Amino acid sequence: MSLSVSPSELEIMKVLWKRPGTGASEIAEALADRKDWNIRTIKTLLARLVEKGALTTEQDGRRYLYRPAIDKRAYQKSAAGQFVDRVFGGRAAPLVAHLADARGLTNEDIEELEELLGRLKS
Amino acid sequence: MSLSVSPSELEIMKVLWKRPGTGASEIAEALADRKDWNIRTIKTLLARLVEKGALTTEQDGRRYLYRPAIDKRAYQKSAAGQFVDRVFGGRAAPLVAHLADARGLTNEDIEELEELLGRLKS
DNA sequence: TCAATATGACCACGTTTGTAGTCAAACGAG
DNA sequence: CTCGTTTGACTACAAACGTGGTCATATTGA
Repeated sequence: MSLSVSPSELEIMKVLWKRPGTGASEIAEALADRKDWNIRTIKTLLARLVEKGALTTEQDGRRYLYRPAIDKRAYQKSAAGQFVDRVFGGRAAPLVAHLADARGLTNEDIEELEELLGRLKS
Repeated sequence: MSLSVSPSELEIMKVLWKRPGTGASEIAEALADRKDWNIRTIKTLLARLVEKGALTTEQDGRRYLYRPAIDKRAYQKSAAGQFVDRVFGGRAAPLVAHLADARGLTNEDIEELEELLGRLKS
């Protein structure tokens, strides 16, 4: 499984992970600053996501409310695994090294990672 | 820039990063175990990569030898940045946490990461 | 009541991607 | 020399994707 969600579709998913049970026009509002998308475009993406089984719908009067059918963390986990396999041959360390180099990890990131490594070693 | 390379195209790039200056049929051999691709398919991917500027060619008799025009590390860095932005809102630590959870880091990974964090802190 | 509007259903259309087929020229085995 | 093979050039074609239009209906503000 781990149905494939395209980059544009992912933008929709992000809104719905934050506010599950939202209608198309509210989603459009939520995206208005980041994405210059026609409401039609958003509705098409919603329809495709429903068709794929990534969203469920609930009738609310004459419109639908949308809700993610897949968990955000599960999606991220699967996407991360696929990405590391595809681009880094499955090795995580070089990926982190690149991130550190490309954009610099925040202190918060570094602390989190140290904490994480500490747990992994035990 | 950072020309987009599709997953299938990336497989070709990987072979050429390992052995730059290779012809189509050798690439096909190198991929034979992993990918069940017709030689035509490989040639199409090569042509697209050349067209995109991701590969350079050098005539060798009546065939071409292909060579990456983009550096592997640069590609990985850019791809990693884009991925983290797209899926993790730019935060690296959650990504690493997911990887650790999803597939378990090897001891080697953990050591490498500790080493890396050590360097970042100084 | 009536026109502007919002909504879902369905359709459109160019681009990218995956996966090959055709063709003609060149080369190599006999 | 002749035929099968290899190669690049060009073509094909369906699915996925990005982006948005049409249409009929339902709603709502004037």
